[in-house]
Amino acid sequence: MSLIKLTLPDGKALQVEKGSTVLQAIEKIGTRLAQAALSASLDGKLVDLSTKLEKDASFKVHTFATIEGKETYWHSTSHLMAYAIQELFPGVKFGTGPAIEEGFYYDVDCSKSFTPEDLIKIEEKMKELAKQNFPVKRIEMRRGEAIKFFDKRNDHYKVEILSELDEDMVSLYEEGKFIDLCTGPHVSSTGKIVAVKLLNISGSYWRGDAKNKQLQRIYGISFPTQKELDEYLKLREEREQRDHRRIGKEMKIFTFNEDVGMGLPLWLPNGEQLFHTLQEYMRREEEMAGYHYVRTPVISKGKMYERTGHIPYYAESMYAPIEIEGENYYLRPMNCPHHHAIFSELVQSYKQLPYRIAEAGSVYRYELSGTMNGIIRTRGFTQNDAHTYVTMNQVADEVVRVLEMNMRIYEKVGLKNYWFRLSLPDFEGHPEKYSGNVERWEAAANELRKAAQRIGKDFIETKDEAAFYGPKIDIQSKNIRGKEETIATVQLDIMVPKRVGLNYTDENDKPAIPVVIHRAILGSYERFIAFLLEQTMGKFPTWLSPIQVKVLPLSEKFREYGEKVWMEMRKNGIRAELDSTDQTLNYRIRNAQLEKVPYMVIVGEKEAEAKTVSIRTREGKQENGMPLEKFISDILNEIKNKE
RNA sequence: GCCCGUAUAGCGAAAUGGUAUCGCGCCAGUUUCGUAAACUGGAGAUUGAGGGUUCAAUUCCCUCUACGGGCUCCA
Repeated sequence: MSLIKLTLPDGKALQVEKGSTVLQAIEKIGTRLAQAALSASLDGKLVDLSTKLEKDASFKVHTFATIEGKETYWHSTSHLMAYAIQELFPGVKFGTGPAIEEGFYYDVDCSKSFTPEDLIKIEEKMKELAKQNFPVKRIEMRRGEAIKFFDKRNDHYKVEILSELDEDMVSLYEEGKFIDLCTGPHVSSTGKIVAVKLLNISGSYWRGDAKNKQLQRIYGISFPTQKELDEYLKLREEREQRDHRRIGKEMKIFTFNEDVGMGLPLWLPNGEQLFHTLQEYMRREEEMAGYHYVRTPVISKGKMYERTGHIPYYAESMYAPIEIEGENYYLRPMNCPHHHAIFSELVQSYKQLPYRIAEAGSVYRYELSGTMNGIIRTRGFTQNDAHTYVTMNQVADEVVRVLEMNMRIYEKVGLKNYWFRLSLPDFEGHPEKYSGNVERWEAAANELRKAAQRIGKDFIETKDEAAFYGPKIDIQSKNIRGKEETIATVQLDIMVPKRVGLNYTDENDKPAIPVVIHRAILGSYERFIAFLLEQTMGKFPTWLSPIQVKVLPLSEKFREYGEKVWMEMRKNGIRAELDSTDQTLNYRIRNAQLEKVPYMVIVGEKEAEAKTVSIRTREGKQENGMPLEKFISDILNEIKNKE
């Protein structure tokens, strides 16, 4: 067994056996330091003992490159940044400054608005302070003392945090002339922080509440070496390449126009082709699963939304009503009430349940201007919507069917990065957001949990994310900047059916109220296409590609044969285009490649004579001299099977 | 909605208190090509909209609109 020598923040050396457990390490460190859950250094590399404490996993030495070290390192960097800001802008007050998934931020209350130039100044100051290599010291004191301490400094944000804590003892961290309230842990000295980049400034409300003062949030990231920082910045740039707005523009999928208005996308021919193909595909899948497609208007009377209970919750985010003949009409923000009306018209008996109504329904929501994001968040969009009317006993089965459909369809279209989230209410924190009684909500949540467990895929549970009328299972993903977004949702509605008077006759000849499952496999077509663009870089499977084949005659001489090949494919329903422009073959291949066309068909002398085609795929594979009929039947097969 | 920032030809960028440069694309001519950019020439801009300061504004200031990064929100 080899021994590892660690240097603790207080300067003492510690020797542990490689592979020894955390408990053994703690014994050596001593309780006082163990409580502090400190990081240590090994040959100058950062080692974090803290996150291993809880799990009692095998004690392993890891550098910052492993996940365990990051949080501490970034958190310490945020302290260093606060120190630099304090030096440059005396009198500033600090909110909170945690490590986040990528980097850190600190919320700062400062009368001056920070500019990008200020960030550079702060960065420089940070480097200077890091070089001075101040030890980072932990100070423990009674909560009352700490309140007095921060009160004297007019640090009212810290006082506010402290006065809400339950603990008797609290800890402060000191480095140079900077002291902050913090549970730690931290790196042992400021010199550990080497490469820092402050990324951006934004506003953020104190304690995340729009009623409170808005502070300035500065985001940044740091690494133990410049090389790692450079690599990270490069990665960020690469991610920008995947931005759906960028790909959507390059591939001519959608655009926005100032005169049309914010959040109202215009679908270009390629985009409409994609949209339409997806919609047709979904309709086929849903009809196979027993859904009935309907068509309903995008506008209806305000009365409808009063009855459903949406008005008190969402009036502000609905487009203002249009008054006609003394009646207020709203652009619809959702399709549910229309579908409920159809249910009432068609369903009387429990024997008809589950009854499934589907529609590619256009809805309009007056979302806050600052929340718009390409086609991920728009004001007008088309939901891949359906409502299933079931008895409480049928809920779990039906939800399982829906989730299975989700997974199958995502597989087909090539969407891979997603996970399930069971979204529950928070009756303690925000009871006003949810209607109905707790027991009923719990019963509903149990049904959803049962269904999610039956699927066998991991899911997480989150409080305070439910709809006002019931719990739901959301399908979550991340956009290119790492921000979590909801792709799709399966919602259990335990309130509205009763409110709007939905009923059927049960097996005992008694009136009964159905439960409604609101589900949208693709969520909205707009958002879904955005995620597809980001996750596939626009390289859609052939059946989805707006242009499936580009025919490229080698030169003018073979144009005629090229046209024949092209027409033959169009006749067979293949979305083929002919590019016989006066350009070199290389040039036209490059163009087709940039357009992400799955197949290029090259025809020259050999092909024209033998009635064959030469194929180049998007991935660069070549196959020469394939009979035209074979290529057509192969591609049709591929499209049919959606491989 | 709030905080910060951005807006120059179809697209991506450059420059300047004295009306704008480059690349791609577009058009014309030459070239007729075997798997990711042939060559030459040309046209194209009331510098997002409105107002103000100034002899003079694309540049400085204000308002609006749209876009970007966050916060809040997301039925």
